Amino acid sequence: MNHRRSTPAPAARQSAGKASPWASSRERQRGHKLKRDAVVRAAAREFNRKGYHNTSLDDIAARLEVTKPTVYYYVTSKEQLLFQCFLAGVEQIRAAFRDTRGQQAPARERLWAVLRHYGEAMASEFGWCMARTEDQDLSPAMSRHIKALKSEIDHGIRRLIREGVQDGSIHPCDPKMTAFALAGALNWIAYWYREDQSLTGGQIAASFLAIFETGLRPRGNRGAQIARRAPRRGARTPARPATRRTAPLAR
Amino acid sequence: MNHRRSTPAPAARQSAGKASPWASSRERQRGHKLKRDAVVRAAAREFNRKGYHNTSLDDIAARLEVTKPTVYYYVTSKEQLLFQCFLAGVEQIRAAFRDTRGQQAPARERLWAVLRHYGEAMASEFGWCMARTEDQDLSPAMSRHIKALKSEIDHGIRRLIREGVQDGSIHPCDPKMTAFALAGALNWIAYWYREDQSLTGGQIAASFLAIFETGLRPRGNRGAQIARRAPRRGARTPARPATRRTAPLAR
DNA sequence: TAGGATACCTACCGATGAGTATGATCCCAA
DNA sequence: TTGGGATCATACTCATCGGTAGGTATCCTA
Repeated sequence: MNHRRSTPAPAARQSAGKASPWASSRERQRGHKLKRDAVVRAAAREFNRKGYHNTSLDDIAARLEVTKPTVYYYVTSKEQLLFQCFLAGVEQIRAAFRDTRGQQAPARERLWAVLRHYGEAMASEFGWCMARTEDQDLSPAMSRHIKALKSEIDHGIRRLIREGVQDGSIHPCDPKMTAFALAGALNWIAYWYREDQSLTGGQIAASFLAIFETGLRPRGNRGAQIARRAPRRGARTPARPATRRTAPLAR
Repeated sequence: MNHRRSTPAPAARQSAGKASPWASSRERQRGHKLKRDAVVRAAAREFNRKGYHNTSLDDIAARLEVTKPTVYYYVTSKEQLLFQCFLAGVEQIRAAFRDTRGQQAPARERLWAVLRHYGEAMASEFGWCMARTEDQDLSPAMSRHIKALKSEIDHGIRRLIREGVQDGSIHPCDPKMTAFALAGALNWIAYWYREDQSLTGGQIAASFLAIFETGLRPRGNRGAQIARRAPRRGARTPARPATRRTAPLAR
């Protein structure tokens, strides 16, 4: 049980050139934050694998080769750990929104850019925590906090949809229902995606968005539009389905 | 704590005319099944409200105004209770598949019919159990069983998509990814739908399917196609969004 | 080199909740 | 009326797990 010195000082001795006073203190802080992040990431991976309730803090600690009190040294509660995982994922999506702000492209393209990052976030190790966290597991205060963040993203999507309908880049539709459908499809990635998958989150998102863009009813006469289904960002068309046995309803 | 005789004999004395031998025995059986179903439904509702892990069997028992051993009299374990809820929901979807078998309509219409029932099932009290059950909560055997059922549904959807592409009623697409997108959007209903909602599950499903059918990229010249978004089965167009504050990421 | 902060451990507590042992009560059939 | 099955309650067991108490080793600063 003595893993004591197996992880002596993970990755801290790099900026050793600056020998100012408090340097070591700052380095210590850096090390602290690094370790804390490692705790959060380990938790996210365990939650992802086994679910929140089936993951004990002993599990997380074991994964890091430390003991439970060590985890508590970096985090105040299991709930807060879940919250941190949630935040880490949501931050990727919020960043995507910030990126598009100020762009001049049609709203549909801006929306697509956001949703591609959205899909990537869902396929990341934090996807589970974002999509599958039950707010019944959380204290009322934290539940409110998370709901607010979710609502912010939701309304960001709806706004882009409305703008798209106005600028003509999106077919007239109900923004709320459309946002639900888009987010639902993308959130579901967190249910079936695992890292050994052959497609990246971005590729999956691009594939989904192509479906949403074209629709399933056959388009008029020019069949060449099928080619449009290929994603933009250099991701090759995922026409070749992965071999893994997954079902939409399955994890 | 003594609710003993508050539910004396729920709903059994109906076929009292037939005084055959074993009649009371059969009636007893009927009563047993009725009570058992009531237990399953109560469990589904509690799981739906608070999640599987936050629902104790004492909660379910209290809801039925009985005690825990009574629940165990009708069910062998909590896991089995969850499984029964899952089955009840899935059965609705399988019935939808059976209904379409033998129909002559284009595959897209058959698919749409199935998915409308799918959406209804997701909005039902069993939606949570179908969509949100983590198979890590289940024993390996039961997990396999559930996965098989999910896979059956998944492949049914994929097959209809393939048929649609072949008969020309569906725009060429990757069946696997399309099935994921469709199922994801519909499964997500179980996350945000509550019974007090102004829309029925069928209406929501119809609204989603309209989006999937038309696509978000503007269609050619005739703008009248917007009217097509209205669902078929007498459900009025859900253009008026419900007032509830829900976010796609939120429950 | 003392003193304090940092980082981590061993060993525990307390609550929760799944599942059960045991027995009481009621109804039906012989 | 008597026995047996069906139904349900009281009162437990037992394992798990979140969280803590209290102590120890290490390193930095003064």
